[in-house]
Amino acid sequence: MDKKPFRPIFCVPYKLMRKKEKITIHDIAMEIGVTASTVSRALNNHPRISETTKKMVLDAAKAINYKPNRIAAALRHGKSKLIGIIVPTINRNFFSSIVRGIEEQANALDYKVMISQSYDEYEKEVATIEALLDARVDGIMVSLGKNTHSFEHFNAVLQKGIPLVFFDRTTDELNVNQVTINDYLSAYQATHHLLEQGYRHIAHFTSHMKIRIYQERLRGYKQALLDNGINFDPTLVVESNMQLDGGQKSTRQLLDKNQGFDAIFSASDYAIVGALQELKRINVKIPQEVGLVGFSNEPFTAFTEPTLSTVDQKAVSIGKSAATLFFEMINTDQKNKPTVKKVVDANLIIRASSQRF
Amino acid sequence: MDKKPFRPIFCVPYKLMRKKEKITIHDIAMEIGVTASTVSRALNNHPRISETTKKMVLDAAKAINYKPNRIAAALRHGKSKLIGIIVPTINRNFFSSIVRGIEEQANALDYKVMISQSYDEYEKEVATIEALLDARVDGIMVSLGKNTHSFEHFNAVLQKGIPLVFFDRTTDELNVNQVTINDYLSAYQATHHLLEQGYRHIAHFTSHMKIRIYQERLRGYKQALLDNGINFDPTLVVESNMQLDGGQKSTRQLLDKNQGFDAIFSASDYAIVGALQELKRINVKIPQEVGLVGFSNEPFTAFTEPTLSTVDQKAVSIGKSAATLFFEMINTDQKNKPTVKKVVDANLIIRASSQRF
DNA sequence: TTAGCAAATGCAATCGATTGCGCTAATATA
DNA sequence: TATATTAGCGCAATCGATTGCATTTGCTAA
Repeated sequence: MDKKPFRPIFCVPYKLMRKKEKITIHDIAMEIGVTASTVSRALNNHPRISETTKKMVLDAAKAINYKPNRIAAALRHGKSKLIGIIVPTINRNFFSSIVRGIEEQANALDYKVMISQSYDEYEKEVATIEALLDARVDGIMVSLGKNTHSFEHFNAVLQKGIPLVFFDRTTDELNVNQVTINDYLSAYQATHHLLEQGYRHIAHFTSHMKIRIYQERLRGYKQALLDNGINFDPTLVVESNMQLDGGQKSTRQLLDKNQGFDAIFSASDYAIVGALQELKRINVKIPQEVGLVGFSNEPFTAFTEPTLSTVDQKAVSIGKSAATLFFEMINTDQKNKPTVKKVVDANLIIRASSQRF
Repeated sequence: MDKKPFRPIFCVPYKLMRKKEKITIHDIAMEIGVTASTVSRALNNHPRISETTKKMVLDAAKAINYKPNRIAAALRHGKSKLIGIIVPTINRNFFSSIVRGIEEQANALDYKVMISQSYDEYEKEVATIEALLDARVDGIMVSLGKNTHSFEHFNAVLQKGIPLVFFDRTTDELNVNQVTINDYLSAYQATHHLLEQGYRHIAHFTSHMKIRIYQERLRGYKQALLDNGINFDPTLVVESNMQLDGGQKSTRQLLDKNQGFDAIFSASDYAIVGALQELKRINVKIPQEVGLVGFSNEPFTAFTEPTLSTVDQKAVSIGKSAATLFFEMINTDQKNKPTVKKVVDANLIIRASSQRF
């Protein structure tokens, strides 16, 4: 018969005894001869546990490589320490930078982040809200999709008392805490800049008027015209999907209608690139004949020929503000609190596409 | 004394009795007069529960708006139904498309996805792995960061038997299932294309040789030269960070060294844009004097002047393949299974920057 | 010496879902 | 008719951490 391997009788270090089963507070408890309650309290730095015991627990925990099971904790006190983020698409410098800002704050507070994309589809947004609720997130941060014109799906969130924060793409139809940039001011400055450069017939590319940012950008554009004694011409405002092809279409539309225009201020960088392409195609000189300003400071705006003026939205700031606001909600009773609307200032970045002088 | 509020004795519909506390299987059980066990089994379609009961349970669940608590379930069977994804940065069309591919498959199987960015920082990657383990994800999918030259942090994952899949940016130092594109072939085709267009002194922009994709792209480039009777010239290979500035620097480097070159095949779109800018700055004609081909088909490559040839990596395919591979691992015993390495073919997209004829 | 008190820890229930085992009643087989 | 079998469901333990309340121990004050 096989000889059994030598097995010492005396106490074997715990670490060596176990194979690789999961290690719980009970193991720590057994190790140092207390109960799981004490271990739990020690790990949570409960005042009624002696310093001696705490040290023993901490040492033992480290020794046997204990990792808390946050699922068990989540079940117990009903908090998952997860927060859900919904953005139209993460494939945008602006949004991914916001997410980064949020992530950093969240991780510092021991929260994990679940990122979801709505792809600007209403149905996907609804489904995602449901999925996040399903995953029992402790709170949700959203930038609305372009096609979201109904907001009932947020009622479930509100009713459950789950903290909800909107950032950038928000709505006034819902009374929700939010962080946005000063779209009005940025648009005003962009338009004002074009006027300063001597452009007089400035077109504006915009999107769905249901979305606050587009309303605001239009408002800033109009006000800048007004303040400079220029008549607002509604035929110079073109609505599109704000993608590359949308910008191309809008430009052709302006050209076809023989609308005299010498500049375009677009509420999106993608659309302004579309405009740039169309105009170059027919040999319009940028910025001599037509000036262009976009919005978002997407990286590619520095790659085009000529480089594009745009508005930098300070995404990381927005992310941080939104996260700060969010964690205030998490940590304090939200009843009877007024809705908070933070506004972050943006930066106009002047590049070649709008500089005649 | 206060009069107690009127409380009817007769049966009140459950829905109206409760306020808004959480609804559990016990509530369903009480509603239809069975135990929680039965409800649980009914909901999970257990064969030993009669169809009648199942229907009653399902109806009651719907009626009182029951939502399963996946945290409790997770605790019970030790599976969180969460999968972690780590990418260098989500702010890239390629990666966000991959993520989309993964997400779609995951959601279909009732898994949630946690996306994290390593920002190409080794420390952040290590921390993220730990965070995901901490969150008790059921599996992890990773595209390695550029600065990751040590892989011990994956051992914890492997040892716990948690499914791990690498995609795109992988390594051979670890025996892990992976999905990549055919970098070798793509590079070969790109170089071959440049040769066909009559370019003879083709430079190559690359990055850390520790990363498999860069090795492979270099290999493809070399082989194409060889097969066409061109001598490989190591001084034409420049290593950089593969960002815009890296591409600029590499280009200046080639120019300064007075290296005669008439084309560049870059392993990154960002770097090729940098090259484009530098060359245009000194009035080099593209593609007449120098031909350019990038890699990744980032959207902006279609926006530049001239538009850039590049390699489309079919990100969604990669995402889907990776997810498929991953869920095979989740669902089957991985012991004694050989390592799987899937390779997806890519597409060379020929645009203006490399077309002389 | 003893009630009184505080500090330190243990006991046991709890969070919600799952599941092995056991029980009952009905149907089948001998 | 008596025993097997099976369908259908309940009981109670379990996952790991937390926490209100009870208990123990040591010490102080009366």
